[in-house]
Amino acid sequence: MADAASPKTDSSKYPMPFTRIEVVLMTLVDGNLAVLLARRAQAPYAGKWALPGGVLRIDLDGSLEEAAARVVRERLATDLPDLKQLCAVGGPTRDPRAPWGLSIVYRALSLSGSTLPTAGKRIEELRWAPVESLAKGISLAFDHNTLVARATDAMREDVEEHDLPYGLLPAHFTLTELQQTCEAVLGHALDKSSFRRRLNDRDLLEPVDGEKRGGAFRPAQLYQRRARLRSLR
Amino acid sequence: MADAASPKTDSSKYPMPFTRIEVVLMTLVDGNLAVLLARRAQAPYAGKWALPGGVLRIDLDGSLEEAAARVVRERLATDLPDLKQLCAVGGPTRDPRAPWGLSIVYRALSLSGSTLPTAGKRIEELRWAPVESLAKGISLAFDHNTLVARATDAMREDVEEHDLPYGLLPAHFTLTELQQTCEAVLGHALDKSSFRRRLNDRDLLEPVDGEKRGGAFRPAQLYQRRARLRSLR
DNA sequence: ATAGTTCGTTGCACATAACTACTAAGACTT
DNA sequence: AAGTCTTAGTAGTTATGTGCAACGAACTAT
Repeated sequence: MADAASPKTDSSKYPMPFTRIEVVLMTLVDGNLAVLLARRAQAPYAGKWALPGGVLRIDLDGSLEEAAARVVRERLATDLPDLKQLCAVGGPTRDPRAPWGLSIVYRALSLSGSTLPTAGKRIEELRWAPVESLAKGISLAFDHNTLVARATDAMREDVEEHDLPYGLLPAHFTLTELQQTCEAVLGHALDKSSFRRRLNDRDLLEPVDGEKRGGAFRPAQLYQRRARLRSLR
Repeated sequence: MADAASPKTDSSKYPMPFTRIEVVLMTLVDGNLAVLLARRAQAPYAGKWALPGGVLRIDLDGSLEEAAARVVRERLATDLPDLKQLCAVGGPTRDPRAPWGLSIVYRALSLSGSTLPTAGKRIEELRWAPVESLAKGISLAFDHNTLVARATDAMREDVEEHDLPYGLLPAHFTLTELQQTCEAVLGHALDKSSFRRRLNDRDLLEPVDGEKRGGAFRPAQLYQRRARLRSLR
């Protein structure tokens, strides 16, 4: 801090940016990482696909996380865990509706194979788009292609660092399901024994005792994430 | 996106947050990672130490990065490279001067052992504080203790991922200097041969040919960072 | 029973890292 | 000029982690 010249008029002295929340909601569709897109009804970029988002409401939101949760709820009529802040972007040409646009971007995860979220208020049409199709080809409104790319990268880095995408899975899952999910996120295959060894060594999971599951053939042990001890801070 | 109900009055329809930039400027002081603090002259938190920062000026700043660069320039009378966005934090109780405060936090690096930056406009007093002393003990204004902790963590993660803190070093440096810098950031010793092998394997550096340097005893080869090929995106 | 499929584990070759020890090069002392 | 002090830089050895392949276990279907 350190600005102190002006008494208490600071908040009204300067015009403030038009501040929004954007959400990169990811899931797996047929084993491919996909993001949720919403079709824009109005200008700018009318008719184009874009990330769902909404204006920051300082009268409603107690924090940025709450704002993101509210946007998801209003737009998609769902509650989603695993919200994670990705980045903030801003500039004078970001949004034609205002002289200076600022967006705080969040990433969220949705259970793989879940149905399309209900279109909430002010949503025209929703659609899952594989991130691959966005990387090369389909162009989104604003800089949303870049944001999706950043979200995808962040997601992969997380998985590589054993910050597993539990949000894509039900609370209880088999190791094979977990592995397939990670493979889908990363975009390449993983070795079974190495994968399991890593999980074991790091105590990331704990078995859900007694329970098993299997449509056919040998049933698999179910696991759940172990409460991660981030310990001190 | 997807809000479209209102024509073009969006930017004036909702009150916007009081948006600031905060800077966690880090350097090494006597081999310890330290952050720059500025003493607050006015309320809130008058007399307390806090991170330097400033209001986002939508009339001056072409982007958040530019805003951070401007804040550093104005407050500290220096230009600094290696600006990196850390996170955004916001909420109604963040800043008593406004109903809702939003801060975009940047991390910057300053050459180790450099003198205290000149106090720029509206700065009372500056001081380097070892991050260790902040982790347990000294309490800063706002949530700045948390921000420093996050910056420190991010810094350590970067170094572990071989994203080396070049900003703390001059353009040309010896491998020993680099290693000592990394050790100071991480807070523990590193093995010399492993460290060098890693650097070599990853082609992170290139020797500055001919040049060497040494106050006494055997001179060491100087190196500089090799332009990192982030290639496609 | 037997075949078929998935689960889960083990053994081993290989790569990568940490740890120890060594040689090399210059400065200073005598 | 020789010795030694200190730091630079390199091996070589041991531990650890990963990738690959194979195997027995568990269950279904026929």
